[in-house]
Amino acid sequence: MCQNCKKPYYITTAIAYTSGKPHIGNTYEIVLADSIARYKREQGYDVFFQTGTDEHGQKIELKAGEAGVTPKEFVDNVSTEIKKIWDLMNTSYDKFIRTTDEDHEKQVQKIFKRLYDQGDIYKGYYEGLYCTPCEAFFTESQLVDGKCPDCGRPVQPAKEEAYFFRMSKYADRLISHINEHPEFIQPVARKNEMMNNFLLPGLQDLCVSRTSFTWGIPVDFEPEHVIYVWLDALTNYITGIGYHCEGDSTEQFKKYWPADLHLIGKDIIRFHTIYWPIFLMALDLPLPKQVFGHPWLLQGDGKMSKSRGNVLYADTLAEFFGVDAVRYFVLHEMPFDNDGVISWELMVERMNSDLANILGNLVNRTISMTNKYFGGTVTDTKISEEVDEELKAAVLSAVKKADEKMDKLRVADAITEIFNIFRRSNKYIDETMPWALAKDEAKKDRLASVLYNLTEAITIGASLLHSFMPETSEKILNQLNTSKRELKDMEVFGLYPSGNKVVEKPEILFARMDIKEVMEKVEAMEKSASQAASEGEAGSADNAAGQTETSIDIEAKPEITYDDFARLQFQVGEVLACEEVPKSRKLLCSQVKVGSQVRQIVSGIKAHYTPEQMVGKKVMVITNLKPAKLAGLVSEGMLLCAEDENGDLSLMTVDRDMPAGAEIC
RNA sequence: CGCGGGGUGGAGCAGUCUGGAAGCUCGUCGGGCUCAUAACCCGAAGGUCGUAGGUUCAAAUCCUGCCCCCGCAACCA
Repeated sequence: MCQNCKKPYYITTAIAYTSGKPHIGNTYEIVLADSIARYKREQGYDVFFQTGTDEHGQKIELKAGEAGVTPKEFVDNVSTEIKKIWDLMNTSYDKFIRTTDEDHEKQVQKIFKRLYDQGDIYKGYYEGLYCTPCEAFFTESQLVDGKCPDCGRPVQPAKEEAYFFRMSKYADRLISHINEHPEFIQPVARKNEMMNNFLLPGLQDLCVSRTSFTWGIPVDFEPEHVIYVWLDALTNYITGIGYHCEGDSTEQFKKYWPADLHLIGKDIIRFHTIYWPIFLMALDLPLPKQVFGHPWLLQGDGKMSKSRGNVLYADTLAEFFGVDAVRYFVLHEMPFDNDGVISWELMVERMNSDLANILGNLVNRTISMTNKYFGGTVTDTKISEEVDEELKAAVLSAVKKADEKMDKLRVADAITEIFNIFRRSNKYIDETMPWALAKDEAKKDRLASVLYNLTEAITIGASLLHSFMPETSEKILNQLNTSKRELKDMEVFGLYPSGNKVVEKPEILFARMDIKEVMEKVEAMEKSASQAASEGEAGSADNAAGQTETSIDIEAKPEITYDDFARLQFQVGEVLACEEVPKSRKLLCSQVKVGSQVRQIVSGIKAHYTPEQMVGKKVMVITNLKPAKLAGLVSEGMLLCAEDENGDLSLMTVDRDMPAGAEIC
């Protein structure tokens, strides 16, 4: 098909926020998008696949400050790292946009100006109660006793200038669009959520500028204002392909907009199905055809979090299993609309049973037999039997089913269909028993046909696999000495060229792994990582020689002076009474004797201590902490605890008996 | 009554919108085979589909109450 008659297909991922290295969950999105993009190309679409990084905002400004670099230097680093991982994962994006790209920034400013000029954006005020020392606004309901919930000081009514987008103006149009296009929000369950929670109750105007930080795109006609996140981030989908706000957009834009698919995490569906369409309406542009909010990839043993140091990264996993195995895993383990789970154990299981046993071994045994019986030559002697038809039917129907699944974006199911080809092929080997045929010279032609059918089935399966596991697909096809079968040529069985020769020695595609060995390596790796992290810190590391005491490292805080320390007052407190705070999940309320007074202290330790266990304990209390209100109860101080990487707590108590009120210094 | 997700054989999940014989992968047990990466193929055991009611000829699926788990949020001082 000529390039110009191909139908365009524009797919995007969300742009990744450059506050840190992306974990395996972030990586899932780009791999998912990549497999869809690749499949659409197979189907003959002229695909444009865009991804990139979202690089503005206060959080980045702060992180850069902590790291002692400029925000730009910071995001340059992180963006490069993200791109490296996307490349490592062999993703075939056509454009990697950065919100710090000059042309993006320029267009965002123009868009802002235009929306302002046409009255969609107006200047208003953030109104609320302001706590000057905390530099923060609060609503009436957030206040504690009419005072600042953060510091307890009085607040004053105040307002701050900000620009707002008039969302309400377009709400009705959006509601009818969503109703008329049931496929717009995927999965459908999300549609009702958006309707009932946001659209139908009435849309709030959206604040689209900030003055509290500077790392962002300035409003060109009032540079103290920085354009706030969504107007900046979402517009990447149009600026990346050459949208020009005033006048002529590029040919590319005209060709690819509206996007066919925005692939995003389920957490940002709201922004993509409400604010983004409304921005587009205001710009008089057509809306994207579909927004798909994919589920999350969670880690098996609890939540993935950086502070716990148990985050899985794509590059680490790829080192262990290889890129394609990781791609297979994230794609296959994600059901359509439920969160998926990842763990080392599950990875190893999939690796062994699906990749090594079913696929790798099938290729291996087929090639081995071809060499053993026919010196590597595959010949279609067309001696067919009943079972052959079953194999062919299974293969051809899998092709069709996989295609149907892909149309519905059910990538995991499509992969399952492809693997059914390999499963069926293994079964076919048992049914035909080539080794038995080989013993009978008269059945040599039948044997040739059996191996031909296997080779053909694998060729089709491997070709289909290309969108999901590109390298593996190529490796298999190379070993079979053939090239990728086009999707349109998969309606018939038997196109593998008869007389072709496969490689002499099959290469192992996926080696089986031993879960114990893997876990040992993982532990060793984690240990060396934490050692590397603690290097440079004053070390009384191994005091008890040879003891493998487990230890954890936490992020170091800046050095303080003795005077800083001396401002804190710690005392021994005796818990006289303790009860659970009703309706709270985590809180216990203790009456603690400190010297001659009894203080009420509320602590988030319900999960770790029962009230009975608390009573009678002599604990370490910080006593000059400003009182605060928790769940409606005043807390006058804080009980100090040690916390491990699992979030388990242990109260600090005194080693020898000390009277309540004794100073800890 | 904060918001949301979930509870289906030992493990991980599909099926729930659009009621109609409880399915997949792994594991376990038994068998087969020997071309292959101790792999592959066949068979079996194992589930009152969280629980109590309701609607229906028929409920994992629709309705109601309750219990438990997990995110987020609040209250991790």
